[in-house]
Amino acid sequence: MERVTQQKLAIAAVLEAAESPLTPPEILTRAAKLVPRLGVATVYRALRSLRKDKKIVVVEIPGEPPRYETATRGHHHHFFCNDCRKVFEVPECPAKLAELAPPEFQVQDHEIILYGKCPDCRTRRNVSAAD
Amino acid sequence: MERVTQQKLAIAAVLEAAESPLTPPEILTRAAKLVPRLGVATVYRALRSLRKDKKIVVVEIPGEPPRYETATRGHHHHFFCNDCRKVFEVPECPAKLAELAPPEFQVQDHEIILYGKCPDCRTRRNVSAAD
DNA sequence: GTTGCTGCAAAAAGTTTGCAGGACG
DNA sequence: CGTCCTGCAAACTTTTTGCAGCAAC
Repeated sequence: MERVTQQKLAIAAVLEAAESPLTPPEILTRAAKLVPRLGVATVYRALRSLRKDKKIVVVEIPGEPPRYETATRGHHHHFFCNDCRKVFEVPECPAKLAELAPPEFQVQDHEIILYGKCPDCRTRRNVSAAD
Repeated sequence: MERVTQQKLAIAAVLEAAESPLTPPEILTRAAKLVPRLGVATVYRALRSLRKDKKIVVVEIPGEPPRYETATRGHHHHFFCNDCRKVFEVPECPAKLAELAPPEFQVQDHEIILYGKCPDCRTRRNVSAAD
């Protein structure tokens, strides 16, 4: 039913190669190098299709546009740098999160976002302020 | 500088009285009962102003429109019911969250969202399935 | 009496949809 | 070769902005 097209392959490849989650415009720009006449609509349609197949996941940071990343990296969370506004992966995951909710609630999943300064931005600040 | 207007008062009152975070259209509908000729633009402008004053906070659940709630409830997190799509408060907050990130990262804040079934939806399911 | 705030409408920004032609199987 | 997918443009949705009049201080 679902066809394997150059566009979907290109978009999946772009996300696979990405160092961090990408926004639709970023995906369009990068994938257009592989499929020149690529349009926005196709990007959105491909993202929906890939998401339905559980090949990618959405990363939503409050106040930020939705970003997409491959599902091949497994369960993890994200760190958002308040300075450079980049998204980083956080591999750790606390086990007891479900206990946060009152017992009448049935917890099936969770999402954690950490905010702060990434190593680069922290160093930059330290260097200019300290030495 | 910032003026105290009927519109802002009405919107703040609506959020104060709300049982859960509200979307801009919901806020407009409720506040319009207090200030009849209220428009969307004013709601958005008031929300930005109240947010700047730290009187309210945004609650963003992936795939859901932004919601707003009063800041008077202090630090807490949210539970999103996958069935009825309502948002609930979670008072607990794990202390050691900052340790999740690699040590080079400076964690300043965090956000947790739990997903699952709220008591009502869980009961409904249990009743029809079990007894 | 100033000047910021409001309501309305128009504009932006982001995402979806309709349609004719092209690529996949 | 049929039909799903694509590219383009138009439609939608959500949020922002411009402007004349009004209300807060």
